Amino acid sequence: MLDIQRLREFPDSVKQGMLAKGESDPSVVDKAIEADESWRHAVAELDSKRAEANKQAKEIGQLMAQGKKEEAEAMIAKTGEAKEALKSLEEGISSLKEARDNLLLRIPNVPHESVPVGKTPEDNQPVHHHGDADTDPWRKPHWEIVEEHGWIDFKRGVKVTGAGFPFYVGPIAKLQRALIQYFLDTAADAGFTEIQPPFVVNEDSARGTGQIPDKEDMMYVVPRDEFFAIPTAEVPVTNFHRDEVLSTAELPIKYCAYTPCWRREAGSYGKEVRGLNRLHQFDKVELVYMVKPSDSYEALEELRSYVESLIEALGLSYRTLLMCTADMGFTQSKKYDMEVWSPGQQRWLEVSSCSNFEDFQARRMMIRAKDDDGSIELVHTLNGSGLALPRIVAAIVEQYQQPNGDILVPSVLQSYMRTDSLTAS
RNA sequence: GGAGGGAUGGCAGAGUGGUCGAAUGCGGCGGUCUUGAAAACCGUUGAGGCGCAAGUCUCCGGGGGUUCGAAUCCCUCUCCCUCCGCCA
Repeated sequence: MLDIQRLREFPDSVKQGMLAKGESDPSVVDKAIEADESWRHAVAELDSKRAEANKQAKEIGQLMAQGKKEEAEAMIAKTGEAKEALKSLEEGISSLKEARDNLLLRIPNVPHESVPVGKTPEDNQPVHHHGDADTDPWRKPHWEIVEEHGWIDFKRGVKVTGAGFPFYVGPIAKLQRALIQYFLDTAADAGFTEIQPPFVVNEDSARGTGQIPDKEDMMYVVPRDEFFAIPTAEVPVTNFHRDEVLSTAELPIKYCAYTPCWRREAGSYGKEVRGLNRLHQFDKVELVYMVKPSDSYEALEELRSYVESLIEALGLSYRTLLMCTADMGFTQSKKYDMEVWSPGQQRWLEVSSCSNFEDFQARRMMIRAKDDDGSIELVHTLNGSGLALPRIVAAIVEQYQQPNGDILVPSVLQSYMRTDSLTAS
């Protein structure tokens, strides 16, 4: 959610940002400004009416205290119509405010000036490359390898739960556990505080990070208890500080959290969802920052290079893209995607997405920080995956496969795995 | 799951219909004293909305109601505590 003040002062830049993001109708900005205008007028009117009523009530109280009962009764008799007026004003105001906020919620975050303006994924800017995107014809897609070995059981997953809920068996189960531990250990060394959040959240939290009202179809729901299965650790971890005033001195706050993630992914099909490409349940270590507004772009670069170092340590070929305006989400002001190379599929797979939200999330969640001088301002929030497991597993299986069918274990994982290769037994 | 008791400012804790945005203590900040510190003393100290400002409105767990007037009365929800039951 953007600051209404910003809309009032710089409506054109907000509209430009919307157009750049590919929104077709920037008139919502004018509508929001108008709605705000009428809300403020109504509030002013209500406030002065209330001031009057408060004054009368006070006078009545004084008369009663002085024992001037008849005078008080006379005043009370006159309060009737003022009361009616207040009631209708109040009703009007809550619907005006709701209208304003609904409009405001439809306005996306404005892209940062450093974000390339674009219309398609081709306009995303590659900013970093590491390793080869090779084309060796003998390399198989990961799903062939893991099914041959019985390391991932997609069929039984379908039987027990449904498509997109595979079983990981033996070496791959172990590999995933090793990755989680490696990611958490590395994050701890880099100064992140580890958090184990709840895996289901209530409605307020889902609203806080913006999953509802817009994207509720992405989440699995526990109907009886009105919980939502988290689609990412971002939801519980960012909501950790919802409605809080932090101290500026404790910023930056850096959290890492491992959680499973559940996504309904309605409408996905074909090669997009083959193997580990897109699952309904997957594991991820998420990184969340809360920083001073002045530091957020520096923090984004730090987050980006941290995630890059993770992928590099795994010895995987990958690239980093600076996402163009059209390929950014609703809430982001700047975003980098990291994509690993899948030699078996001859395509790039997104494994991390590092974003700065500026104060867009913080405003909706009311996460603020108080400075030594007593001033309070919204924090800036950022997050990034560090990393999402399935596609990393896919890339390891494909990039580390040997002509004889063995999969070598990346050196940083060997101590966790207690082996240097996954072999067909 | 059953019975009872609670929820007030950073914390503790008063307040059962009017002058209460709220006593008091602790903590925080500023000052006096001191070579410095502690102690003592004095002052100050919640958040948010609207407004150029003066000012004004809202907030005592959330929502709704009664009343001219609600922290205070009523309804409801949530959470916490105590006892019983169940339980990895």
